[in-house]
Amino acid sequence: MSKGARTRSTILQAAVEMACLHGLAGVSLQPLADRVGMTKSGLYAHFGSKEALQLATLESATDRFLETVVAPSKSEAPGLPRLEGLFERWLAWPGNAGLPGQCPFFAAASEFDDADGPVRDRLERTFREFRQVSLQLIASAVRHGHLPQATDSEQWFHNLMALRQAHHWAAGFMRDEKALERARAGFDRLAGRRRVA
Amino acid sequence: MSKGARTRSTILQAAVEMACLHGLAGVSLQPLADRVGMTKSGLYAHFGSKEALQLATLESATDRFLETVVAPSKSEAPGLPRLEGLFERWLAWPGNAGLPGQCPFFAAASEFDDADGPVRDRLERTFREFRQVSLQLIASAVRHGHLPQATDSEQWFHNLMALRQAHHWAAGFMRDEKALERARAGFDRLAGRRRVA
DNA sequence: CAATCATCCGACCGGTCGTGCTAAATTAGG
DNA sequence: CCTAATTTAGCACGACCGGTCGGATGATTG
Repeated sequence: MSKGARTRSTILQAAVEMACLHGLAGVSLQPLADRVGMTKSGLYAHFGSKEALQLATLESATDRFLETVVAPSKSEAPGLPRLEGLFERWLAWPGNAGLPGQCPFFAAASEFDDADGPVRDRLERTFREFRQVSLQLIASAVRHGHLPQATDSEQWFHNLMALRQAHHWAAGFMRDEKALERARAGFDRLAGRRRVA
Repeated sequence: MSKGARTRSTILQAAVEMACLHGLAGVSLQPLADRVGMTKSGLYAHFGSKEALQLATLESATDRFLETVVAPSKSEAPGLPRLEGLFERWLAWPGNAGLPGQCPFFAAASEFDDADGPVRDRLERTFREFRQVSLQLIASAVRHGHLPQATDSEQWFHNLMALRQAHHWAAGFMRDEKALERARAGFDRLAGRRRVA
């Protein structure tokens, strides 16, 4: 690994951290440069534009997300347990990946929902790919008899996404200590094992 | 209504529109001034600071929200119908209030989740007050026998909020045409009348 | 009609943003 | 060890940001 590649990954590490704390649009060059002990133009030698840096940051965050949240599924019992494990890791993944703050994808989604362009496209692709993986796990849980045969996978995923986003909001903005508990209760209800009638 | 009060409300009208389109932080002075045919300093005669303008914008948006979403509840059948009506109006309220774009509160929430201060407090208050109203409607639906006696109102509201936020994301960022349909199916499931087992 | 006062404009401030350029320093290869 | 390529610093630019100020304008009121 050459010096340049090492510096580049150091920069991206810091960029992902800043994206978790202040959003993807909040990754501005001066603070990022300060954080890694460089100057703005030093960064430019590696990325060439703000947009390229944002794309690389998204890419890096996606890699971490996949290895932290999705990859461990392979060693879990198929069906509902695998789905629940995915959800649990999804809820807590920034912390589990050694990142501060909240999930950067949700923050980025609200910052780029009106701004078309490569960054938005890349972010949308991350969501869509995760959706595909999730749909397969849901279908698998149906085949294993853990979910009703008539389950609409896409609707089920939508509800799961809803729970994840509500947790993001409850834990992030509302600072609700019960956010995690609420997310789990929501999952239980979705999975058909309601704690509350 | 004096001249000053009229221009002030003209400014706030435009500010709320911009907040729906580009977020509350996206309401910057120059474009807002251009939009209402004034100069930046003209705005300052009315508000004195950016923060005061943001507060007034939130206040104005909250007023519109209450009269568009909450107020019509009074003339609806108590219990679940009233709750469903609230949810339906909540889903579509920016359009129903003549505003472009998406719900400004969700956008603002992700912009101000780390920035403490009066603006964040005001926004949190809006959420909390709406939550209180909703909890009462949920409790009422339980009393009318439309929801199970053992219903946990707070958990139920959390799930409802989850559906609303997922709709915001699905319709806003993902541009999913089925967003509304998904939100309604989620409500049906929450209300115990599942279309899908 | 005249005096007053709310209202608004134009110019300007310091600061930060993303973006370029050039030159120096560091690194790697023969 | 010397050269060539890579990497970084220094500096400046134009644009935009929120914010300030004196003065022109227009309406209101006595």
